[in-house]
Amino acid sequence: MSSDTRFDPASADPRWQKAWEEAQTFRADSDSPKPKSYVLEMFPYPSGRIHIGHVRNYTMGDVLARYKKATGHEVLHPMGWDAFGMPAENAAMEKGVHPGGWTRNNIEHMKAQLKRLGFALDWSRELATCEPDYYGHEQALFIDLYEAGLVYRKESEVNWDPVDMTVLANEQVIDGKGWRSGAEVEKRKLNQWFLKITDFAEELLEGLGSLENWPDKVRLMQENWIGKSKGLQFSFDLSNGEKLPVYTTRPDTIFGASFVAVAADHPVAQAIDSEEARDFIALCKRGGTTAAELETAEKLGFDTGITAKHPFTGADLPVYIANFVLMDYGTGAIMAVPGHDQRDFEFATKYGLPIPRVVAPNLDEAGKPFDGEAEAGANDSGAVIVNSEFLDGMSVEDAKREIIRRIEKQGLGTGKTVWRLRDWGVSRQRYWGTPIPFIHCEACGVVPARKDSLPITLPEDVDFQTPGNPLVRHDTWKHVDCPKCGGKAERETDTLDTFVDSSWYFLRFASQPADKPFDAEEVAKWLPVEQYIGGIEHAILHLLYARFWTRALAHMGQIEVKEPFASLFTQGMVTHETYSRKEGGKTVYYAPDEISREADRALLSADGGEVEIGRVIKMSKSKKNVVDPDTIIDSYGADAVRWFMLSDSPPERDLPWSEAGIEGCSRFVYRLWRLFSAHEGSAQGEDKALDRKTHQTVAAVAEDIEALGFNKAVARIYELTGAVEKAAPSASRSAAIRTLVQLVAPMMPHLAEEAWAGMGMEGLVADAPWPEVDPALLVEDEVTIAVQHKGKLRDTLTAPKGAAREDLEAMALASEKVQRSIDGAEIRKVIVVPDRLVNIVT
RNA sequence: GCGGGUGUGGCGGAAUGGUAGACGCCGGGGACUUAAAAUCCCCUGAGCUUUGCUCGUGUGGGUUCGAGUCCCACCACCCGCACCA
Repeated sequence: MSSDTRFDPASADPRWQKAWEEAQTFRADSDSPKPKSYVLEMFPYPSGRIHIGHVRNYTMGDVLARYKKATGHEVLHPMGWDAFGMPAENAAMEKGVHPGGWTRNNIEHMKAQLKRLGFALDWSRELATCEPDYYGHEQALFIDLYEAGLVYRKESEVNWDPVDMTVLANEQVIDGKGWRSGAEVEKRKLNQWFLKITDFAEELLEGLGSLENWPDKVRLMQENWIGKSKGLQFSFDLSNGEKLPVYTTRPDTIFGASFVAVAADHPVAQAIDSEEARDFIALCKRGGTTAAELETAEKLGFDTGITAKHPFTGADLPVYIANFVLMDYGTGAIMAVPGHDQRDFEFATKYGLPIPRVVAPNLDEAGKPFDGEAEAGANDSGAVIVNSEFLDGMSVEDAKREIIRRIEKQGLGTGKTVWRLRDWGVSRQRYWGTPIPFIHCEACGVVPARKDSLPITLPEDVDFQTPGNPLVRHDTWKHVDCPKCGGKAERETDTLDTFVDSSWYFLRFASQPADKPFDAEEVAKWLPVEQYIGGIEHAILHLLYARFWTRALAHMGQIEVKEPFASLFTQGMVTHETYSRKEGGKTVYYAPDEISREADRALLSADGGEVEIGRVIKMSKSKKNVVDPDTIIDSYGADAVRWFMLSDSPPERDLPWSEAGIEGCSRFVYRLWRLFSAHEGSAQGEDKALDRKTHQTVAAVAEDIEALGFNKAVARIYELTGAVEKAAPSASRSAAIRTLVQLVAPMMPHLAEEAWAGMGMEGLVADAPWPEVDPALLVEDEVTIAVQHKGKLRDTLTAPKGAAREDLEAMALASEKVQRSIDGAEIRKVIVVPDRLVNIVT
């Protein structure tokens, strides 16, 4: 192999990509006898261009997929497109293009970008959720769910833009106004489709326990999201003669209730016949619907004049309408205990309501007043109930049980488990989504489409210049005959939430029959996904919905698997510093390619002016701190880009992009190439130390890849590279070079193939088995022992591995440095950790 | 507001409760070269009275022979919050 030829990614990358494609190297064979490994990364939304975050995500999955293949697995590593969504409709409105054309163009472009990175993907299984051969099956599954009783319709609120006459997503509501029109957004009730995810609340919660290979944080987040709580539901008798059911998780504090509050939507609130009440309810309805907005908003209330009778004290408590009470949780009404709930405390303070203490550190402090907000809602562990008649002196837990017992005995209510999880609203009043396969008939009501009429495809002839959902005004599409009575009927014009599309795509990857959503036998072969990789932003919604959908299918007997993703990994974002300067009072941002970066300053290439280097933050278009994968592949080649994605930062943490970093990676690619080029198959002689290093590295890199610790694997490879470079020619060194090629092959596949071929090795390195490790070479026979005195390192000594405690102690005490430190003091204790350290205590 | 996470040199980070800073980047010095690029070698946490000593893992406490790691309290920043994907 000639050493003066430089590795040229521009020619090598496409050459090897073609070779893999022609050999069908990464095609998954479901009939293979090998153990199966399904490696999946969250599929991208085709926004137009691959984002560097995708590159990081798919590179990680790719390394694992290639490693799994090398270790004897039949690997399924597919790719597809989460292709429905709002941006396509926005593009249609802004640029006058069709959402379908825009989306398909984007897919084509992004697919080409992915191919340039040399990912080991089985493109024969590619799918796009916007195609009828995908969403038609989704419609069938939706009807199955309906027939299984898991789909229903109910009224639900949406953000309504009165100017654009359209429903807005939460992200389209900015400070309570429509993002395009600027009009004050209203809340409006629509009849919408829901999936009964709450039927599975208990299962989804318990299932988390089996997901040992999910990050604890994600499991915890889902647990909190599902939010199982045990409490008490009971009714107050109201002064108007009605009963008001309330739910509380703190029945032990019932004697601390000083008022009652209902949500603005609550029937009690709605029934108040006064101008002021209606105005107040309207006030509550303004602004966004998100939890964050509701809970950070100033606490507001309206005294209804109604009172509620306390079931034990008989006191008349005022009933307020309050903007912080949620209609969706519990009964939409609460007993408010300002002494022991932060929100109630704020409210009571504002409206001058009493704040009684019913929990105290001990009985002696029962009279202690609240000295401020800090105490409200504080941790009550170890505390006792006070000022609460028959509950006085009980622990919080005992008091809960006692109150529930008494309330049940008196027939006022019952202990009840309540979930924070709400049913999944899947209706979207938009064109670019899966049409919900139902028909509204005047005579028969809501009727599912006949399965043989699927797919119900989206009409192509739509325009987006008129506000609102084009499906609603598309007469030929909308008007159909009722599948039941044959009479006049209309199609449902809502489409499905795109989270539905991503709730089963992993099943469709496993098998793609034309006549059904999936083949149960094929699904059984591949599922669950062995390793799923994606962003932490999906920790709750997508991952919970996919788990639910899988369980619902299992519940209906369509599949066996209950949890779709055996292991989950959530990767960090790619970040970049920002460049900006003030121009005419405004902050103007500049893109990295407009900047020349020096050691501690950055200059604008255009005019040489200095710009401010801002914090390292998530790449975003508005801050212009983005880098384009195509550009960097052009400059450095796919392998350097892939190597950068794996280096330095642990994969779950953010990775700061830097020009210097990618250049370092690029240099390493060429450095390896020089080393590989120097490979001499005929070299003789043994180099035991190098053999040991090589085998240790193989074992460590394998371990690191399996744990997705790519940054650590990278560091090991650097170390081995340095060691091989320094070693004199020998058979061991030649073997080490061949091994190194294989170690980097999952990460830098193009370079590895080029080197593999250059060394005259058979076949593709992508098909080669992972190098074997000789366990005998993993053990060192000498170890370095740290000697501490007073907990600080004083000396190190070399000892044979497994040396006796007494020997180590003697060696440590013999050290001159140690003796100087001890300085004649009395030795009280010597701690010896074999093969590790000796600690002398004086 | 609620829930979750993160915090170690100039920077990214490494470290089963056992030698803090592996590995990479930046920077400094040197070799090679007419010169440059590339490459190679050495140095690179801070301070000091420099054979060595002291300090040092966001802050303050604690447990331990020994704490970046475990416990308690706090601070800062980041992410999610149900119609963004």
